[in-house]
Amino acid sequence: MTTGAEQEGKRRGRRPAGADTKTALIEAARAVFTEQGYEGATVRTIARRAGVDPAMVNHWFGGKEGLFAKSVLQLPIDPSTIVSQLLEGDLDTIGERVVRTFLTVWDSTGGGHFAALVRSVASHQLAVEGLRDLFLKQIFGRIVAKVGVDNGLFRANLVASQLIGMGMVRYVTQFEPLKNTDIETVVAAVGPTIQRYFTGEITAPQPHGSA
Amino acid sequence: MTTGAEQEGKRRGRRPAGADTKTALIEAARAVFTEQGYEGATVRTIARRAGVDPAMVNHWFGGKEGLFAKSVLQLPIDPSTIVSQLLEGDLDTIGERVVRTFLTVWDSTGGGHFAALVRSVASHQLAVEGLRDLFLKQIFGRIVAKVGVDNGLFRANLVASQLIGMGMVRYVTQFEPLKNTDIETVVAAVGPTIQRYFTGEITAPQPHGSA
DNA sequence: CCATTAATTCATCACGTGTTGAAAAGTTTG
DNA sequence: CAAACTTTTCAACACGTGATGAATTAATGG
Repeated sequence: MTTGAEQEGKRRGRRPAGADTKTALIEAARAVFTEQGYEGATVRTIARRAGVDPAMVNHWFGGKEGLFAKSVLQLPIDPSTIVSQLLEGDLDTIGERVVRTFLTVWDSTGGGHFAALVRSVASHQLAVEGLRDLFLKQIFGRIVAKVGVDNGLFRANLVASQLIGMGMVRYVTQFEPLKNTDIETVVAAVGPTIQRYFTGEITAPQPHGSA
Repeated sequence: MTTGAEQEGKRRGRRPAGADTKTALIEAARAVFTEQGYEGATVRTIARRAGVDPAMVNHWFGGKEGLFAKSVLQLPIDPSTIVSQLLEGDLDTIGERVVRTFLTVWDSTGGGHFAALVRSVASHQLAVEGLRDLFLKQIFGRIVAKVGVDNGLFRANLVASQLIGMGMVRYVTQFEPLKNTDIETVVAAVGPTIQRYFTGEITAPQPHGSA
């Protein structure tokens, strides 16, 4: 007890049992990447948080990059499922449903996944394309196509802007009171916006400099 | 071409004339911070881009942090002026005016300032607070206070969410077609959203878990 | 119960970082 | 023109990074 060298947690070799190092590393990585971004997060910090040796990152994931891919870029949703669920209900209430689903999905992990994704956009071009692909092509692009209105891509852009902004404010910058506002309250406030972007009157986009 | 040692651009001592090193560094810094984020950007990269020696960063700005403050955190706007201008017109069209002003201000630097701010949010807690202070307290908070509606802070949050999201999509992830859409077209599409957040009916926020 | 395999730790490597101090060369001042 | 000052380059430092390989210990299988 005097020097602490007798603590058994530091002995060498294989650990007694179970002790799922892989999972512990993924969870610690998600937390640290979320707080620090890709460059700011260090392998040593992640390993310390997970209570294991930094070398385990290489052993299990082949390096920092691999751990990043298996933690942050692993989304908590299946886009196809989400889209077909959203398209089942009435078209007049799709705005509300989209907002409710968006918040439910990202709230389920405490916003960590969303924040991590946005934070990694900073230093990783890979993440930018991931975000674009996820929101535009796989989700809102598909919905707009099914709904069958004009200016589909422009509408998808508008929807993405409001929802990404909502995620920024709720999960990343964490403004009060939106950070802790009940989902249904937000649905009532933002739902009509999304509804209008989907089915309301939207004039066609003009390229720059034709005002 | 063999050794390249004869190029005169590498001579020591004070440069011939003018050669505004400070400005060159600030501009290079803004570009590199925008592309790489705070941690990802290195002093050496910035200096090379500006065509000067890395040591100049310390000489003129006292270090990387100082250069960051003088480039990225130096906003292209004066909040007070903006706010009083926005409050001059009719209250029924404040939504349009806010969107138009937002886009005009950030477009003026090609979106670089906004992207840099968001990118630095990733690794810099300082930038998070800067963003929160700028949008909530200094701009939308003041407007909401002057307008004098209920749930002021909640409304300010909603406005911020839509505009920050617009900036994300237009300047950071650069989705098409929003990236290149004419300002007035965007005003027509998003103006009503902001108008409703300011003066429409918005139910009061409920804390989590009371659905 | 011994040999093999898997999991973990440790010491260390090569490298890139931000920063520093001294030397060199131009500019300004008397 | 010479002294003082300012601007710039260069070499180097101390440090932290991600990664590697050998040593060590537990689990496993015949």
